[in-house]
Amino acid sequence: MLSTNSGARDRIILCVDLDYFYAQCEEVRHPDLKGKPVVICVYSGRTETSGAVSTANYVARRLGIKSGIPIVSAKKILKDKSDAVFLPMDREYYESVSERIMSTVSSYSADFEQVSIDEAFVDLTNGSEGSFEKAKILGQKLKVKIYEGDKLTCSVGIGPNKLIAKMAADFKKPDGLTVIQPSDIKNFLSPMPVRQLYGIGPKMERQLKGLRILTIGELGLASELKLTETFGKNLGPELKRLAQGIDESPVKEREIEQLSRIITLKKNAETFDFQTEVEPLCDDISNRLKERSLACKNIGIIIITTELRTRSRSRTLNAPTDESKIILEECSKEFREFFETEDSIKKETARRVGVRVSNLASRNRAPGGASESNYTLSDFTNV
DNA sequence: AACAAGGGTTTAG
DNA sequence: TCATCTAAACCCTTGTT
Repeated sequence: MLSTNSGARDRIILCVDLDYFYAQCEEVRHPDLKGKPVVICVYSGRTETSGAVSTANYVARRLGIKSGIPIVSAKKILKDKSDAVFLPMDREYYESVSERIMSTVSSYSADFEQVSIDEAFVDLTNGSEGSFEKAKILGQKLKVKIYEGDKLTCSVGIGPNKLIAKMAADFKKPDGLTVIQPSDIKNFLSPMPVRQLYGIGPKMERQLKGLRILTIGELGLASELKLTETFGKNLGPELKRLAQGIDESPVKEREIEQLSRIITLKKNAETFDFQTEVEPLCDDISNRLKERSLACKNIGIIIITTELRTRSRSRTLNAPTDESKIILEECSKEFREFFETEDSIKKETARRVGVRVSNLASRNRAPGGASESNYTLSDFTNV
């Protein structure tokens, strides 16, 4: 066998990542925001300023505003900046902007995968005739088109797979374009700290530090046995492959697998009014299911406790449903069971409560992943 | 041994 | 009171076939 990559041919993948997306959307519709620190907030409604920062523009980031920090902390950091602007997140608007841009991006290849509201992959293998030079020109054209259409800048990465394309896009931001060819992978990845590898967060970084693995290069050379012991039989070997720049995952639209809504309660509670708190969540989920012609077979609840621990309960139904009333009934039972006092056991108090549905099914498609039976019309009608 | 269901953790944006 | 919201992947345990 002379060929080393029998079957799998070399690919050219492009990743596009819209820069500081929510904040940039606001700059576009309110141009006088440009140059000022702009902070996009998710207000929880507990107090006037309670909540967290969703994202911030680069003016604010340079001053130390990071996503996830409390709004109060951001206000403190920016207290001397009289021009700082705090805006509530307007998801509907950002979604409408995203929709237009994503339709432009998807026109670059039939193989398109949107991974979030502001990020997508396209497979340019055919469109570029296998040439990274041509792929780069396509990337430049895409950036121009997005800017002309919506006045938004983005960062583009091009590489032989999704992992490298994504990390290339992250390499120069904002408004960047980075091309990493197969021969560049080792020099690109090796010196980076492990934390920079997509999929490694603070917890894994800490564990790797314990194994004396600090750089992606070191991770790529690490003992597979050790990695398996530490991270499990799937994740261990996968980490090593990713560190070597190996990623065969295809660019492919994926079916949605779960829907959820969660809210912060005005006050911590051991019990609360389902009608006022949970019904709107169920209605919303029901509407989203109906929009997509989906029904769920599993209904669950999510509780974030006062100590910020996550709890969940879920149950599988006999028949799928998309009805708000049934979702509400089911999760109300689960909430009651969860909060029932069992003498010796300390009751937990909730800070946030939510509803999640999964095991989604449509009349047309088989349920995602599972080799389960397809659902029939009667499953939907006689609920 | 293989698989489903339920619950927890980690990551990303 | 500092601590949002949505979605996916993986891990482990338990129970069934």
